Amino acid sequence: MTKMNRESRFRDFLSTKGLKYTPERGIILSAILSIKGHFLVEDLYAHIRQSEQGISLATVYRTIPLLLEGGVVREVPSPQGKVAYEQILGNEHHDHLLCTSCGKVIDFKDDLIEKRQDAVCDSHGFEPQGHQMVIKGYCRACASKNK
Amino acid sequence: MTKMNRESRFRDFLSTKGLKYTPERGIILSAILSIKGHFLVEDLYAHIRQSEQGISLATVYRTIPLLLEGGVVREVPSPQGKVAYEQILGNEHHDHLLCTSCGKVIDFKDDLIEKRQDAVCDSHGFEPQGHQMVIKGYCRACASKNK
DNA sequence: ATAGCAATTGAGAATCAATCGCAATTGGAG
DNA sequence: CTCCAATTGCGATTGATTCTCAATTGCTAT
Ligand SMILES: [Mn+2]
Ligand SMILES: [Mn+2]
Ligand SMILES: [Zn+2]
Ligand SMILES: [Zn+2]
Repeated sequence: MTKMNRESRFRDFLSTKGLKYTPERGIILSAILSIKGHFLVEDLYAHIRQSEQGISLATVYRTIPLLLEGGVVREVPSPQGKVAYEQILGNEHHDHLLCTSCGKVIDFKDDLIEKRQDAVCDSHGFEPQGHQMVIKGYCRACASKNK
Repeated sequence: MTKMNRESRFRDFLSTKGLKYTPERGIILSAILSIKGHFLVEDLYAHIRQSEQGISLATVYRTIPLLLEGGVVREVPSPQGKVAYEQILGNEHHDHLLCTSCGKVIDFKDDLIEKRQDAVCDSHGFEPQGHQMVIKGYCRACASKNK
């Protein structure tokens, strides 16, 4: 999927909702595509600023709901209280182990769990859009250290 | 488990950490025991105020980490961005379906998922303390409405 | 009991992410 | 090209949570 391609997808999404594809939204989208891995709003804004193109922080905040709804990014759990995001394309879904001692984050994916989640949704007539699962505890290093 | 019993447990927990069991902490603990189900900090504070005993909101905030660490309450996902809690005793662990349209929260528990979670932790040498899992989507009512 | 001291508290100030208000601008359908 | 709803910047504002600090108080060791 090329960058142009993603832009036109986002453009289409906006168009469908009667919204405009503005230069600011283009800049934000480009910044996101240039970030690999998790990022906070402040990270995103830093990327935008250093790319010489200055736009308002308020605009970044206003754009995030569109990026979520447009399927450009998803929320991911973060060690602190802040909300983190990652671009969806190129980042396969996964869940997290979070060490409460050292802050380490371990990604994992378990197909059986994913299947059961769907089954649970079915049994409740619930139409899932996505999920987040975080297991907190001690990583191997911290567990042995505490012993 | 009686109320007295829970108080002395909390008292022991504090003692072990060189902390004091103050009247304020007693009031907060009582208020929590009187709430069944999820609650926000503002809910807790409202309970405390209406029980004629006035303590500072700052004290409530300062006490929450102790309640978490002492195993009195746990965090639960909440519809908005706010953090919600529930007392652990009498509330068996469960996970949640969260309707992004109407805010409805549906509890569920799936033993197979719980088992697999443990297996995943094992395979990473991870020592779990607890977990949270939220599936966001549309509840039955909202799903049919949107169709 | 009593003394001593670290822990705790209240009240308000301070933070800080996120949202808002509004006047000026602009994308894009027709 | 016109026109208008959508958008933006920027400063003000909100709202939850944390912090400051002087005054208090629980607890442990005499
Ligand atoms: Mn998953
Ligand atoms: Mn569970
Ligand atoms: Zn660790
Ligand atoms: Zn619903």
